Parts: sequence; C-alpha cells; structure tokens
Amino acid sequence: MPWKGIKDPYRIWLSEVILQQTRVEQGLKYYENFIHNFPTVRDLAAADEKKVFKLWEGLGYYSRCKNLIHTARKISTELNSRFPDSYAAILQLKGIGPYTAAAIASFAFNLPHAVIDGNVFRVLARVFGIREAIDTTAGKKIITALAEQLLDKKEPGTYNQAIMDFGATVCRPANPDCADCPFQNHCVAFREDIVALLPVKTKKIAVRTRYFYFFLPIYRATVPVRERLSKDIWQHLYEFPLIEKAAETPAAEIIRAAVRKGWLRQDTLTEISPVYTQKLSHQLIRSVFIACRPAAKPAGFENYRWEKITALKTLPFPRTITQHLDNF
DNA sequence: AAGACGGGGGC
DNA sequence: GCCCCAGTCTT
Repeated sequence: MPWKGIKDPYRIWLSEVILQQTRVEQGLKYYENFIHNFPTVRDLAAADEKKVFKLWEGLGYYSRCKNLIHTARKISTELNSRFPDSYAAILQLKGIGPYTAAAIASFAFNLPHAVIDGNVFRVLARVFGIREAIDTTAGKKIITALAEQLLDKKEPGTYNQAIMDFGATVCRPANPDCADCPFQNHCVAFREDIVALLPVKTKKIAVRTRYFYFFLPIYRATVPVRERLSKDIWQHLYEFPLIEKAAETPAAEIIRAAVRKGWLRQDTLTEISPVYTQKLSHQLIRSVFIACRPAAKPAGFENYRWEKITALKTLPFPRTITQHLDNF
C-alpha cells in the first residue's frame, strides 16, 4: 500500500478516510488519484468542490467527501496548513472519529492510541473468546478496554498496523487461516471451535426498495440536471429530473405525471431504458431512464440547469446514473 | 441506542 | 441473497 510507512498526516488522513467502510482494493485507485490531483492539504483546500466530488464519484458515503473538503479548508485557513498533532485535536475535525483519529495519531505522531476497527473487533473477539455482541455498548466497551490494554505504547503505529494486517490476511471474516495462525495456541475461539461464530453481531438492517424514474429530455444536445441537496442518499451528486414512486409503476403512468409537470408533451416519443438496480446497504434502488427529444424546450424544469451532454463527464453522478450514461 | 449513509466483492 | 468492509454523523 502506497501510504505504508508514510508519516505525512495529510496522506494518512486521506487514506484512512477513503478506507472507511471500503476495501483496500477499491480505495487504492482513489487514493492515488487524489494524491496526484491534490499533493498537499493546501491543494485540496483550494480545489473546486465539484472536482473533488468527481474524484470521489463511485466510492460511496459522500459525506466523507464533504467533510474532507471542510476539514482541508479548516486546516488550510485556520491552522496554517499544519495538521493537529494531538489525539483530542485530531478527533475534533469533521469526518474524523475515534478510529481515524487513533490511526493518524499513531501513524503520523507515534502517539499511544489503539485503533479499533472491524479487524480489531474480530481479532480480539476471537482470540479472547468474547461472546458479547460487538455491536452493543457492552461489547464495544470490552473490546475497547482490551485494545487499549494490549497496545504497544512504545510502537503504537507498528502495533496498530500489525493487528489490522493480521485481521485482514489471517484472521479473516470468512475462512480464516487458523492452520497457520501464530495465535492458535492462545486463541479461545480456536480452542473452543467457535471461530466461525465470532464476532457476534445482533443488529440487522431493513432494506427498503425505491423506484426512481429519471427523465432525459435532450434538447440541442443539452439535458436538465441538478445537484441533490435534500437529506437523502447521494447528497451533492447530480441527477436528472426524477419522479420517485413507492412501487413499480408503468411507464405510461410516469409519463402522464411528467406531462402534468410540463416536463414533456403527451405526444413526445420516448425511449424507456431497462431497469437498473443499485443495491445500497440499506436501500434497493430500481431506476428507469426515460429519454426523449422534444422539438421545443420544455418549460417545467425551473430547478434544473441545462447542461451540455459532453459536459456531463465533469459532474459527479451516482453509480446507477453513470452506468446508464455509459450505455447511452 | 438506533438509523442513515454507497458501493463492491466474497461465498 | 447475505455479510463484510482500515466508520462517522445525526437523531
């Protein structure tokens, strides 16, 4: 990993934020791309917000991107581009929680703070045979206490890196490599043959299905777009005029609704795309794209701006939209 | 304490 | 189809 051994807190911060709830293989390209475009926190702070979101496009959890920009600007303007060098000060920054603060503090400043991430939860739950669910307050307290007690205070960065590497490569979520594990003789879960049962998690999320019908009226090689600003998924990404339904709805009915909005004339020829499904952790999005080529500019798009189709590639869109644009 | 928030990959 | 991922923020 390109950030390994790096001491630059900016690079550590950037890599850790990118890797929040994200696999290394997925985040790697984004990290390299960001460093290439923004070598320093000053460059990131000075960047156009749309450009930053475009680089983040497809990575998900877009509030990370918003907070990244916010914190870069704060460091650049209020802290003279110097990254805070205490755990408490780092933790104050937007988008940085206990995990990322401990990672930056230990990797960049050799401060004795234990990282507690998914790997650490899993490794400690197994080695110490913690049967308490780790997604409860009680379970988290047990793991946190263990992690802080086990931390090598002399080399916290090395220790933190090691336990996470160990969790990622040996003590994996599925099919852990217990046969070659150096902790085999010390692992409660291995001894009691409950490795596959740990860690215990209780909560499960309900997935709701949403039905999106996007309109792509193409007029003089432009289409209406707008930034998603409501408190919903894909905040700060762009979208086309959208009609959302609570259930699957025939295209004819959607088009009638669009006609009532002034989005198109009833006699306009339309092209209906197949259904694109996008599975989020908590929602299932089923999207249909309805394209048409109106003879005159439709009126009912007050909240949208007409963007050249060739310029769409500079705007950040949700995955499901970029997938359709790729086929379009 | 519980939800909201993306997207991809393994099995 | 379900689970997990180098989590954080809001309610």
